[in-house]
Amino acid sequence: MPRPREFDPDLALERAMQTFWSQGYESTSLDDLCDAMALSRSSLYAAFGDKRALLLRALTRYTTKGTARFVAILADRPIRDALAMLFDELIGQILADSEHRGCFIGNCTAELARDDEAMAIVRGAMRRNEDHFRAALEAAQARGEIQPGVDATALARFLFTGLQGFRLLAKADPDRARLRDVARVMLTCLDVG
Amino acid sequence: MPRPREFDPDLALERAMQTFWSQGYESTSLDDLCDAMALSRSSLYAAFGDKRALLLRALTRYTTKGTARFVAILADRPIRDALAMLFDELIGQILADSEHRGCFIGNCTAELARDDEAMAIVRGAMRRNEDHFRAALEAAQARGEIQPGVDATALARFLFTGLQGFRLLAKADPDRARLRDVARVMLTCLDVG
DNA sequence: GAGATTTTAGACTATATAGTCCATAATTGT
DNA sequence: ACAATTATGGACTATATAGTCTAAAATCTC
Repeated sequence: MPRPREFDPDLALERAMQTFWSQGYESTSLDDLCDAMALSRSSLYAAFGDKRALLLRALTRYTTKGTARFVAILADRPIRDALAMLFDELIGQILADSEHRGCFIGNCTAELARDDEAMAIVRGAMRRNEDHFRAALEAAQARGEIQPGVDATALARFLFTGLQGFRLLAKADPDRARLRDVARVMLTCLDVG
Repeated sequence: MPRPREFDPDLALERAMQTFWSQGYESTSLDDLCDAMALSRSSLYAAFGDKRALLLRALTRYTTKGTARFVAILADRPIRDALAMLFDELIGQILADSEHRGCFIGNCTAELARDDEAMAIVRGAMRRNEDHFRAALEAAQARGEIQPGVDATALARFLFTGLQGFRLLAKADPDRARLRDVARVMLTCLDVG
């Protein structure tokens, strides 16, 4: 019956996300979005609502994919290897990103703290990631990789917080030596009884 | 000879800083600034240049005052007491701030990463603060509060990074229990040989 | 008190921006 | 093939915004 869509909504959303991630919310105009998504205004509004709705969907997409990558790295690996891998991968991405985009979640937190819906998505993602850390730490504890007395919840909160700080600092000053120092110290924190 | 200024430039700058801190750069209009600073456009432009120049001065002001507070807390105190005090003060401020403004430096990093001048100010502040941490850690090491083998530079980088993560997370989710967990684990990291 | 000089108030301009709308194109079912 | 239906292009609108400019106000020196 209807005329079919000429574009792939998922690809368009991915491109919108990349644009918001690079430029921030306020600094991204609808023209920027139409260009990046290769869409006319009509198609954009019909498919995604307005600019803010598009941002919320982009943010959700980012958190979903980020958490999935998180889970993949943490699974089936000694916790120290997993964390080392996480930091190595991150450092690689950070140094390769000439745009210094940082973490989209962190960027949204800084820019959109007064947007309750956006922050609800951010908080949800943070809590999920923290939970994955906690689960991984508890599993490691059960395997004897971490001392039994350690408070896995507190350690998970600490690790996730450190990770976000890591990405924020890297955005301002992507210096390999500094990043490696921070990653190294964070890893040693697993040894704290 | 001239007609004297009717306003206090320092107070006006402070108010501009508070406004940028609350709302971010792009979301702050010149009308917002004129209102907050109780200044007409002419006076604002004559005294501070344009909006961006005003932001750079506000950012400089924030970093200067922040670093001074930092130094005051770190001076003449056992390092563990100093860090505990730092976190306690921060948690108090965070929980009292209904606007969730977070750290202005972090906000600027997230929103203005593509502004080289702004980032130069941010990087300078970060490095200075990191240096103060390092100096305090080395002094503590000399006093025997920290084991001699510890790499003070790496630990300082880690602490400052953690602190920024702390403030970013708190902005998104100012939960007392989480903040206390993170602070506690960070403090125990001083014990890592 | 008059002239010189700077500040101030606020009107004004040019532009950018989010969002709307309508005419046309493309497709499917009958 | 034609009607029905949805997608698309892009013009259009209303508004907000950064920055400029002019005239009046306030002060100091002489």
